[in-house]
Amino acid sequence: MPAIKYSRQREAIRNFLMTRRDHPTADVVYSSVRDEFPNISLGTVYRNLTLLADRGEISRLRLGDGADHFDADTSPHYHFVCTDCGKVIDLDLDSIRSMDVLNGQDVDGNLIAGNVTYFYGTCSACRQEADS
Amino acid sequence: MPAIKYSRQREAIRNFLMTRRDHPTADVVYSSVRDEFPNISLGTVYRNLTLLADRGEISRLRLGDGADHFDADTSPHYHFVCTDCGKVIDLDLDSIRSMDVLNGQDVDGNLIAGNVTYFYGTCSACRQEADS
DNA sequence: CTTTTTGCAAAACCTTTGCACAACC
DNA sequence: GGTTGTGCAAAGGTTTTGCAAAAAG
Repeated sequence: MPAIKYSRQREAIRNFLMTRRDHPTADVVYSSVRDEFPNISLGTVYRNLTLLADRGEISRLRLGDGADHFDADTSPHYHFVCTDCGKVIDLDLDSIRSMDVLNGQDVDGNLIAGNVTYFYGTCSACRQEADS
Repeated sequence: MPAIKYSRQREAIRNFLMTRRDHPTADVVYSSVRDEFPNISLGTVYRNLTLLADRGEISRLRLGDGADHFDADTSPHYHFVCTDCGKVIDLDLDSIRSMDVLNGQDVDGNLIAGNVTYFYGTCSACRQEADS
């Protein structure tokens, strides 16, 4: 694997992600980092997000809504996706990692390495809006 | 909602899916149904897959690998995705639906309707290949 | 000076859509 | 005959990539 050199753009992307808890898409990262680097290109944003995800510094969330989301919080936690507004919210369900008991197990000859789980439903904001 | 009229193309798509257990993508469905309907268009395949999924006759799997996969087996079961070859395999883990206990619950004001879970790892075929 | 990163633009993918015509009922 | 479905082609949205120039070490 190639060595990694510092880049101001990558640093800005990493820093921006750390300030956010709403799991932005590449496009949102691009728009925001452009305040500091008006000439940054979307390609650079994608390259760096992929690089950071490959190195485990951030995680890439594929929620099946078209665009990937990115999260600087790599600690184990679940995500909740609002089916009304699309918002992605962290869920603190630390006691429930029951799917993980299968990690490392052999099922029908298939070796389970891990799992992906997310929850969906209606977020609190959308529920309040529905009340009115 | 509009009424549904019969179409031979939709029937062929449904029938094809029922013969497969490997969760094909729209493109695979397209290629295969073209044996019977050489002029069928990819747009028609997508329209019908979406229609069938919306009606609950098939399920759409968003595994985050770029293309959606489709499954005529709508009974509750888990999926295993091979990180080597991309194959999608049914997992029979009938006793483990522990995530579902959260369905209907309120977490921080967010109403959980359901969840999506899949497992990943190395499938038996790829493991054997790695042995050689 | 060598290697990595960037910006730009083009391309690659997957999926959706507008429209006129065909099929269905 | 009125409505739904199809084929075609074009467009939409997200992500990747080739290349020459710039930055990093």
